[in-house]
Amino acid sequence: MARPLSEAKRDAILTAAAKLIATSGTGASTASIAKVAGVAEGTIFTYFATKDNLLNELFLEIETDLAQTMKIVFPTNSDPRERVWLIWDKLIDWGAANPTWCKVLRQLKVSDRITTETRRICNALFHESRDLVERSMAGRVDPERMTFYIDTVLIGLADITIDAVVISPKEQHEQLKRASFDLYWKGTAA
Amino acid sequence: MARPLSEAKRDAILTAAAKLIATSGTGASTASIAKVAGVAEGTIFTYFATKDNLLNELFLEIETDLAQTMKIVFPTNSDPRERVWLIWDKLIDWGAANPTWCKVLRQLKVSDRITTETRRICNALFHESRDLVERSMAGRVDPERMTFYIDTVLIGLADITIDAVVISPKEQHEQLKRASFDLYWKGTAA
Amino acid sequence: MARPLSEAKRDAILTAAAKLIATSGTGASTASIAKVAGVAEGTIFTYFATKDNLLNELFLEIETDLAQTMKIVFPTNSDPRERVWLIWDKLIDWGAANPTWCKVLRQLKVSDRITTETRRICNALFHESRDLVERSMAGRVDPERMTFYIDTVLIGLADITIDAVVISPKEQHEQLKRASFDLYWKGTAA
Amino acid sequence: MARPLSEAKRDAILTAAAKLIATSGTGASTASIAKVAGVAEGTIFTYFATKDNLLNELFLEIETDLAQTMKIVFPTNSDPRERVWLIWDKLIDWGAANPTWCKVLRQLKVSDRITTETRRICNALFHESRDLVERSMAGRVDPERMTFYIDTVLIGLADITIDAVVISPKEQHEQLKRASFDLYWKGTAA
DNA sequence: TATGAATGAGCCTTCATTCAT
DNA sequence: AATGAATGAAGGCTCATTCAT
Repeated sequence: MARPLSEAKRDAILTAAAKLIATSGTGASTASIAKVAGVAEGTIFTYFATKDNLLNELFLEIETDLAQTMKIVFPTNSDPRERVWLIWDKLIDWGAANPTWCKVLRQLKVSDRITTETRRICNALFHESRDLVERSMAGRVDPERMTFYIDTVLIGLADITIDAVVISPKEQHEQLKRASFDLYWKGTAA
Repeated sequence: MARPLSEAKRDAILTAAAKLIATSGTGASTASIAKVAGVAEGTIFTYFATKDNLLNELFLEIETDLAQTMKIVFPTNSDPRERVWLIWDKLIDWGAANPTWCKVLRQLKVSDRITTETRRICNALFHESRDLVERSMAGRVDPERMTFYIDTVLIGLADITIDAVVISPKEQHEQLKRASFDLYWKGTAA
Repeated sequence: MARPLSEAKRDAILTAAAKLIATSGTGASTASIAKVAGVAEGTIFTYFATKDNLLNELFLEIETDLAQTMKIVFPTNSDPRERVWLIWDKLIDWGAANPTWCKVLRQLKVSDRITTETRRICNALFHESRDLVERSMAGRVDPERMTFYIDTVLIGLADITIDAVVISPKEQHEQLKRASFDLYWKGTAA
Repeated sequence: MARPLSEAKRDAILTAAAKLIATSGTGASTASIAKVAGVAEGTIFTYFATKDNLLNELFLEIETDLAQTMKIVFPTNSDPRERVWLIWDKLIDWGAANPTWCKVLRQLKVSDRITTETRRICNALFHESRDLVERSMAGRVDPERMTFYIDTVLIGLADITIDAVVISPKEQHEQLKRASFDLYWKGTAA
C-alpha cells in the first residue's frame, strides 16, 4: 500500500479552515487554508472533493464534538433543574473553550453552502440530549410552548450566552452562565 | 460631493442588494445586484465607492429603520411590563414584516466586511430605546445582571423569536411573541 | 450607451484562437489566446460565454466562410464536369489560401467539444452546393453509391488534397488539384 | 533498464488509453487511464516515462498492428487489380474490426504530441506494402501522379471508407468497400 | 515493483473596479 | 450621470509527475 491518508493532515486542514473561516467567513480561499494547514493547495482536494464538501465536513465535525460534550451521565437522584443545569453548564463551557469553533458555527449556520442534508444530520445528533431536556421540563412548562422553548430558545439562548462569554474576562464566565440559566429556568415555568 | 441625483436609484440598488444577500450572502456579485436593481454595473459605483461601502450602508439603513420602529410614545400611566411589551411587540412585528432584512442582518452581523465604526454607529441608534427598557426594568432585576439581560439577551432573544416567526404560519405569530416575552419577563425577575 | 462590443476584438480573439488551436489543438489555453489577441484574459468571456462556446463559434465561422466560397454562379451552358470542377477548384484553393483554418478544422472535427448541434448547422450550410453536385453527377453515377460518393468521399478527398497542397510548393498546386479531381471524376463513373 | 515485468499490465494501460482517447481525445487524464486499466496512477509511469511517451507508444502500437495486417502473401498468378484489392480489403476490414483504434489514430494524427520521429518510424512500417502497391499500379498510372495517388490518396481514401464503414450497419460494409475500391482503381487509371 | 497520497503549476472562469463612450 | 465593455487579480479545481511506503 502507498502512503495512507493521514488523519493528522485532514485535521490540520479542518483546523486551518476553522481558523480562517472564523475571521473571514466562507470566503476564505482554499489556497490560504492550504498554506495555514502546511499542505499543498492540491492536497485539500484529496481529503475533500470540493470546498463545499470541506465546509460541510467542518460543520459536521464541530457539531459532533458539541453533541458529544452534551452526552452526560446524570448523578442518581438528580432533580430536573439540576439536570438541565448540567447540560447548560457543559454547553457554555464548550463554547468558552472553543471560541473559534463558535465563530465558525455562526458563519456556517447562515451560509447556503451547508446543505439541508448536513443540517438534518446535525439536528439528529442532538436528539438524545434534547429529549432529556424535554423530560426534565415536562410538567412545569406549558406543553404548547415546549417545542419553542426547547428547540428554538434553548439553543439560541446558549449561543447568545456563549458569544457573551467569549468576549468576557474569565472571572465573569460563571456569573453569565448562572444568569442565563436562571433566566431560562424561571422564564420557562408555566 | 453633493448627494447623488437619484434617491430612487440608490434605493433600488440597496433593495436589490438586500434581496440577493439574503439568499446568497455577501458573496452576491455587484453585477447581479446591478441587474436586479435595473441599473448598469458601473452605476453602483457612482452611488457607493466600493462593494464594502455598499454593504456598510445597507447595514446602517436597515438598523436605522429598525431603531425608528422602536421609538414609541408610551400611553400615559402605562406600567413597566406594558412598556417593555410594547417594544417587544414592535420588534417582533418588524421582523415578521421584513424577513429579507432580517436575513441580511444575520449575514452582515457575522461578516468582517462591516467595520467596527459602522457597528458603533448602529449601537448608538438604539441607545434611547435601550435606556427606556432599563428604566422599566429597574427595581425588579438584579443590577449586576442588568447589562447582560438588556444588551445581550433582549436583542438576542428577539432575533431568535423573529427567526421562529418568519418560518411559522401567520396564526402562530402572536403566540410566539407572547411566549418569548413571557419567558423574558419572568426570567429576568430577581 | 457605453463602449459597444467590437467586431474587431471578436475577430482578433477568433484569429488568435485559430492560430493556437492549429498548432496545439483545443488544449490551447484561453490565457494564451488572450495574449496573442492582445486583450485581457477576462475579455474573452465578454465575447464568448465559455471556451467551448468559443470553439464552436470558431468552427461555425470557418465552415461558413468555406460554404460561402463554394456558392458559385456557373457560366451558362457549362457541362456537369465543368461545374463540379469549378466547385473542386474553389474548394482546394480555399484550403491553400487558409492553411491555418484547415488545421483548425481538422482539430475541431475530431473534438468532442464541438456539439452535435453545431455540426448539424454546419452540414446545412453546404446543402445547396451538395445538391448542385448531385444534379451534376446524376446519370453517370450508380444511384446506390451517390450518397457515399458525395457526402463522404467528395469532402474527404478534398480534405486530403488540401492537406497535400498545403505542404507542397506552390507550383504543384494546380497539378495536385487536377490529379485529385481526375481521380474523383473518373472513379465515380458508373 | 530491462523490459518491465508485466507485458499484460503494459497492454492494459495501452488499451485503457485507447478507449479513453477515442472518446475524449488526448486530454484524457492519466488518472482516468490508470483507473480503467485497473492499475495505480503511479504505475503508468513505470511503463511510460511521460504521458507523451505513452501517446507515442500507443500510436506506434496501433500502426504496427495495421502494418502487420497488410503484409499479405498474394496467390500465385494474381493480377495487379486483385492484389491491390486484397490489400484494400484487409485495410478496411481492419478498420471495421478496430473502430476504437481508428478513432485514436484520428486523434493522434492531428496531435502535436506525436513526434516527427514517431511519424517517421510509422511511415517506414508501411514501406513494403506501399512498394507492392506501386508495382501493381505501374504502367496504368501516370508516373507523375504515382506518389500522390499512393502515399496520400490511398491511405486517405481508406480512412474515409473506414469512417463510413464504422458508422454503417454490417450488411453495407462489403458494398462500401467495393464502392471505394472501384473509385480508387478506376480513378487512378491514366 | 506497485501503490496512491502529495505536489504545485496551470486551467477556466468570476468579479470588483475602471474607463471610454 | 449612466452605461457596459475592459481589465487582471484571484478563485476553485485538475492533472502530470514525484515519492514515501
